[in-house]
Amino acid sequence: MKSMEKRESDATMTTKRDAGGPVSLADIAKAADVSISTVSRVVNGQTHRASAETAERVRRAIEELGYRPNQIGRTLKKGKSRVVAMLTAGMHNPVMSTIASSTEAALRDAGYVMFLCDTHDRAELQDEYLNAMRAQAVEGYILVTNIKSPGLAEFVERGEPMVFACRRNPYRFGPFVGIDDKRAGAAAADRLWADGCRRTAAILPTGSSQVLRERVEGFRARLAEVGAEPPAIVEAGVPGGSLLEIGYEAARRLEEMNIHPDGILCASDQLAYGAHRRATERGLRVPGDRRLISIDGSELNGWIAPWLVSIHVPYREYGTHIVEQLLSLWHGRTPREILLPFLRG
Amino acid sequence: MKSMEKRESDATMTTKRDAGGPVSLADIAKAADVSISTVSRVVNGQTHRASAETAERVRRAIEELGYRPNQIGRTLKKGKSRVVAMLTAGMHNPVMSTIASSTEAALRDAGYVMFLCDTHDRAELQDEYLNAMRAQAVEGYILVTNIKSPGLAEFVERGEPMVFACRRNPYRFGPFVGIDDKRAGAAAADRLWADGCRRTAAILPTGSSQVLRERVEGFRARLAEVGAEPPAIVEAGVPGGSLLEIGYEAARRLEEMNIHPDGILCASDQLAYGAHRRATERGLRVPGDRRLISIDGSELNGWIAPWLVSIHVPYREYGTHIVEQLLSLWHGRTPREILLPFLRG
DNA sequence: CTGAAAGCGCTTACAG
DNA sequence: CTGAAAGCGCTTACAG
Repeated sequence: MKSMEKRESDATMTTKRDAGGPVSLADIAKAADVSISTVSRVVNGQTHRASAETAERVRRAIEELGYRPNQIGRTLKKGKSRVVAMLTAGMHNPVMSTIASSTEAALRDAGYVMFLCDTHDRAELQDEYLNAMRAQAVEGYILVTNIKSPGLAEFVERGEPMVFACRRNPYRFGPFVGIDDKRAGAAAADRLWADGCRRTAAILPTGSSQVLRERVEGFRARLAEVGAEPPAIVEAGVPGGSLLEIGYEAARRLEEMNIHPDGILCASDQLAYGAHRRATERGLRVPGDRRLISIDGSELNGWIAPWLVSIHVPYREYGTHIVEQLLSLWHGRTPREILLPFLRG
Repeated sequence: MKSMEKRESDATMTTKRDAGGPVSLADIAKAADVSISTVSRVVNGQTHRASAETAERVRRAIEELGYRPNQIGRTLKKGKSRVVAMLTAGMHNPVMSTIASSTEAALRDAGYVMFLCDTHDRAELQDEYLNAMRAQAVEGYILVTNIKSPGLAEFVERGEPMVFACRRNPYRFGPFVGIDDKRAGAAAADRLWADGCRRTAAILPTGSSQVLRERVEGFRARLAEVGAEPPAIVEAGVPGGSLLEIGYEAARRLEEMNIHPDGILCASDQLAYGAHRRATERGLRVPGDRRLISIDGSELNGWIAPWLVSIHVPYREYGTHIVEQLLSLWHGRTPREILLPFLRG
């Protein structure tokens, strides 16, 4: 009887406290008249480590006070934060934002939350972020960027759990999610060849990542296999410019070189948009006079770029595989590459 | 002399320890042969609170051991995390990802890192994330979503620092960054009117947010002012469909209603892309037979949608203003709305 | 079944 | 100028 009264008066007290700041384990302990340890056990579902009556009392207090465990305290004690960092080369690129979006969803499903860091493809920013993320005690890193930098080298060296997407770890073999870019390039070659193109070209940005290079390389190699003329390969750069501008510029440069291809591989959709604008400005019909093919396969293409054939890369599915890789890493399994199938455009 | 030797031997020890796990304040203290308090002060730049010699010794140890302060410990102690949460209604939407991107950059400049949470416009997810973010002790919330939910109501009630972007706080007046959507709609009306359109329509998704509604309302109101026929206003929904599909569907529905406008306001660029496809499928020339105008002004338009007039919303600049608002909030200044200028298409 | 105590990494009065 | 100590919120042996 006594304990009963006690509980009631506690409940009254607690309701008053409702207005205050964040509620801690200690507040619940006091309200439920048990030790902090007991509350912690109940909170963590170790319900068999407490009597049914006690557990119930604790749960009621938690409910009434609106207690939510503070992750910071938990992280500090356990050394695990349930937080993952994603570093991306540039969120303005729709490919990157699609990957970020799908990764975020997959992480949430796995019970994690995600820091988003845009490195703008700059080494110092990449390092700054890597260090900042380490300071936040994140449990893993997802990199959609692979600039070489002292910080990245150090992280790789230390064996931090990292999964690379699109671009590979620049220092060593490791977890990776992407497609076989060379085969995608080859598929593009097949398609242009089948469509009757005999004077081809390929465009990509100056100093672009391995990804785009491999697409072009696969394209070139396949054309050689079928005995076609080698494609004109043009790299273009526009200081501070977007892929759109680079695509435009590359098409312009082709003209300058007096090359007039009937089929062009654009290493990404954005490049294709730029190249298309140049073509139409010059009065070329696409695909009548010139076929454009690219690799990415944005949803948008079907809607506003019907003139474009694009090999579809399943970026939307990267997230699931990235998170799977991360879980594998944590479980100590040996890292591997996951090459997803692409869809011929 | 003695202390000199001591330092040297310490340095040797520390180099060995280099291989170990994370380095803590205590490790540095031991290496530099000072107290933890002293190290902490040096780390935090309270350099006048230590002798030049001591400070130097500490700095050397920090350098050699590669010490980085653990934010988790700091956060737990100080109650400030230097972390902000962004909740977005859906990252697949380019508008949202542009805002996320610009916000991330502005936060970094201010010394903060950002959690990214995609609520998929679902109340339960929104609440789940709000609670998860609170548990992470984030210092503020940026919402590009405004679904009503118990959790959001509670956060507003508690006065958590929140800045809304695009969409307003659904419960009360508060910090907001956006444009004057009604005026943007009016500007669209002016433009179509000036271009000679006399049979207009406006399309938007069923159950869409206040943002798009206001654009259409501003459009309607302005047309009334200039004495034009009232526009046909069509709301369309496609279960699980994108804005692209909705735009297409809305255009189709107009035909069904036997309405054939010579000018359509599409409440967002994506809707316009969809509406355009339908128009071209029906053999209409855009803008010859039908003008399309929208509000967003994606960079892409100039490249692959030259047929579209779009009022430009400076999403790229939202980040700076959002972060400014957040800083204001923290400094206790009274919240206000920031309406950025848009550019007539 | 339950609680007291130590400790995760840090900051910050307080004392010397 | 410097250090010992308390404490942020939590978990987890350990003891009873």
